[in-house]
Amino acid sequence: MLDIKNLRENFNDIKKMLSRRGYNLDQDRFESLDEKRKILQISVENLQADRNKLSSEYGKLKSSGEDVDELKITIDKTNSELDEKDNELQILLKEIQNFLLDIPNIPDQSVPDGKDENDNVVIKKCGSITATNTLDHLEITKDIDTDMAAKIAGSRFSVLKGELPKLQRALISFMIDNAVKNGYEEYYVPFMANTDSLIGTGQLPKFEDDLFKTTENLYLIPTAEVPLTNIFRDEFVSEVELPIKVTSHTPCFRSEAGSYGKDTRGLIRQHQFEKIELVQITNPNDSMACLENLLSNACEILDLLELPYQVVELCSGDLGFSSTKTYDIEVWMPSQNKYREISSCSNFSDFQARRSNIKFKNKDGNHFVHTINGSGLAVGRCLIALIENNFNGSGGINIPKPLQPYLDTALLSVN
RNA sequence: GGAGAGUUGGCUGAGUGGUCGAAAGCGCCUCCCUGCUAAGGAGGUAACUGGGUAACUGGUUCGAGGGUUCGAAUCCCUCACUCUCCGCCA
Repeated sequence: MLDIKNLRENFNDIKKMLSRRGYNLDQDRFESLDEKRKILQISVENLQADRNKLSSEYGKLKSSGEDVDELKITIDKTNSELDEKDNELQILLKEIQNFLLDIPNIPDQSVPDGKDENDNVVIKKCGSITATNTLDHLEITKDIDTDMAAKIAGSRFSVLKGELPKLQRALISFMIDNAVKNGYEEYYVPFMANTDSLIGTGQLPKFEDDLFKTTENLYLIPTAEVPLTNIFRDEFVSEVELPIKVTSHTPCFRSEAGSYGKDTRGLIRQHQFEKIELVQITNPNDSMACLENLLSNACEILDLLELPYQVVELCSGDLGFSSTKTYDIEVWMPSQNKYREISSCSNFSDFQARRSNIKFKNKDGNHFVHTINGSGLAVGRCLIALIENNFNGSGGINIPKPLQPYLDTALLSVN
């Protein structure tokens, strides 16, 4: 959510910056809403002040035994006028709130101009593509069983069998251990979240269709970003402790409502997948440096696993709703002969902090923190990348050195 | 699932119809004293928000939402959450 004061004062600048990401900020609507608000609010608050004064007068008269009938008539008149105006104001405020909740974050100045993913900029390529294999993960191993999953739950799920559940656990432990080594505190968190939490991180109200909702009015989390960030909702954090770094491994649940027919084969796009999330709560002064730090923490995993990848900076038109700057990390998928997203690292500036009310105090006053997060990494996609890049051509997956202690082997057999 | 107790500022905690945005303590900030340290003294310190160039000044908020009342932290109703006991359970 943007700062309404900032919006009043710098409307044209903000409108221009938002147009970079293809968002049209409706000036007439905002100005007419805000103008009406100002007039109504002044009259409501004046009436409230009147009522407060009259009521205390009433109390004094009453306690000294004087006649209050005449005053009562004035009070009743004031109150009924107040009721009417206040109702109007509440409706108007709700409209303004909805208007604000709908506005995406402002792209950082450093973000390159562009319309869609074709204008994203590759800023780094790491590792060398050595795989000669062109089989995809379902062809390499029958241990990823989508038929079995379909019987249990339907499409876009999978069952892992054989050595693969263990390989997945190894990846999870490896990633968490690495995050902890880099100063992140590990949390185990709820896999469901309430409405306030999801508004806080920006999934609601706009993207409800992407979420699974339970009958208890809870949502399955689409990412651990939601619980991890909401740990701090409505809290003052201590300035000296910034940046606060937290991590968690969770399953993630996404309805994938908008992607029918897309990536239907294999593990790429599932309703449920495992992910390690990295979150930093930072001082606004150094949030960009923290983003670089978090990005390097995520890249380190792929470096250690010796998987080839590239880092892409998203252009203004491809930025997510809440983000001011985003790097995607894309890992090489031999079967698709291209790089596929395995992590998205974003600086949300004060956008989420404002929605979730996360602040710190210092002698200049109270300030919203900046929030940064990214996957470190998406485990399912990492599993595929490992299988496809490290397939030895005859039922074996070569296990990179740092992962070997978790599996007690350098070569994992698959069926 | 049943019974009871609770939810107040950054934190602990008092407050049962107007003088309460709220005692006290802790924390924090400024200053003083002590040559350092420890301790002590004085003052300040809730959040959000409107109007105003400003000085300043108004409003809202005591878990959430309704209600009673001229007036609600305080009384009533509904809901959420926390704690205790019972039941059930991995």
